[in-house]
Amino acid sequence: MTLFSIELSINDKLYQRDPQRTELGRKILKHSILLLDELGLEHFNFRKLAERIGSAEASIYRYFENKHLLLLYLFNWYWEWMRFHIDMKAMNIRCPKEKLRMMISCIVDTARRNARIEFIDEDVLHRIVVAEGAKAYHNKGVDAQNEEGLFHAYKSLCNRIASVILENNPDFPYPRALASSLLEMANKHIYFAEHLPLLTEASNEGNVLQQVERFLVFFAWRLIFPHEGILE
Amino acid sequence: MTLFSIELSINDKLYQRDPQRTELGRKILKHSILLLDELGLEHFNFRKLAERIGSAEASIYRYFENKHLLLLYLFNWYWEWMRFHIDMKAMNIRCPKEKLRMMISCIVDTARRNARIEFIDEDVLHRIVVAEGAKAYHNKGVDAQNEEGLFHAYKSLCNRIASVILENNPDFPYPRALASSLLEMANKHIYFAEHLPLLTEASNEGNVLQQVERFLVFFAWRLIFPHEGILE
DNA sequence: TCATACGTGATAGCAAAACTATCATTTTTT
DNA sequence: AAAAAATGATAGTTTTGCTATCACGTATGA
Repeated sequence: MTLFSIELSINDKLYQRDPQRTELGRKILKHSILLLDELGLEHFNFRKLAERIGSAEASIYRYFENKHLLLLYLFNWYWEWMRFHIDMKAMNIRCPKEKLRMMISCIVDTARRNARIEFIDEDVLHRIVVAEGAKAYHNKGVDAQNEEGLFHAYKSLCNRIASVILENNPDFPYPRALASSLLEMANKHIYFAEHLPLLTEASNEGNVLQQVERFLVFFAWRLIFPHEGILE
Repeated sequence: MTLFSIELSINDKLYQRDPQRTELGRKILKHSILLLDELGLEHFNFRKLAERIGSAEASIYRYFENKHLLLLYLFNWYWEWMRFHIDMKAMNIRCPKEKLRMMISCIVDTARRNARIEFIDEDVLHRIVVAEGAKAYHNKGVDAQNEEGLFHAYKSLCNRIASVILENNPDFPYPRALASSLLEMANKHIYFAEHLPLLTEASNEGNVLQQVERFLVFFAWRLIFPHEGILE
């Protein structure tokens, strides 16, 4: 078992000082994930984080302007990581249908199957994306942030998925909308299964991720291949 | 043109004092909607609201425990309003397919076609639901709030939609998941069209609502009637 | 009609959150 | 070894979220 480290390239407008390059920076990433998971975004703050890692509030502000940008940094990391993954796997797959199925599997849970990065706990990050993901862009600053390219990774991921949809059916009229919907629905239904189970058929008993994956494949297949039966 | 007033019944755990019953209460509802739309949830607070309506911060706390519960109150109002609507219209429709189409039209924009309530600006409320809707349940308090029935209106709306889906195709395996997805996607894509247009085909030029509606009908039809062509 | 309760507005205040500034010390770079 | 950069410690500011108190007016109902 070899540890290897990857440095994903993240838009440098997200941080003041690159957190991947220093000890303290990596500590901030690692423990912000754990603490966000524990407290939720609204109760999480830099004071508590500083205390947790035995540093000072001001030191954390030297890395991130505020907690929203830190959150956005983590999401960007997640999106880049998913894309990296999808691209890796796509290299060994020729069949477009199989490629699409693989992508859906990655969308539902990139974390599930993979290499560990020393300072990022992927499982926990996945929980945060599921729980708080929508807050990335639901605020008054979206347009300015989008302008600065802070959603580039997400859009580019979405685009990748859309192009595989078109590979499968060049006449499909809503490839980007379907791609973003798959990304969003995956998280919604994982969240619903746990907290508002009446809103989905994926049940909390049994393997939620597997059920959500099955359900997304069903959706995607019916939409993209309208004249075929569902093949499981 | 007659004004008429409707009092929707809202779960009484949402408020301390019923805002629909007093002058000040209705002012709070009216101006919280306007101010939320202006500032967004994170910059909105009771101090600013009190100032806006020429009242005192403490007076507003007598109606709502905090801004999150006020937001939930408004969402509940919206959900009840949409259901009221759907039920009204459904009475005159026998054909299940037509009923489904009507529902999608209501989902995309209940506000568009309707009666005005004196103290609720429905258009603006719709914008708030689109922009902040996901925050209703994305927080650490969901489970407790759900326990208290604060999402009953949403679940019940979802259920109504699911039952019409089943009327159209009794074998459809994911009626509730599709229903919640339609509700969520409607808002997502309206929001995307305005702020992150690469994530959807609905374009900001032209009538966004109409495009989103078309797109949801396309989705729903392909999923529910897999062996038919799309009839527009 | 008088007493009482109630809703409101005004003011005050507190604890926490969201930053910013300063400076001495340590670490890294050259 | 000197210069530059990063950290930790402390302190301070403004805003938010929320509670307490009190005086005033109005509706209630005995």
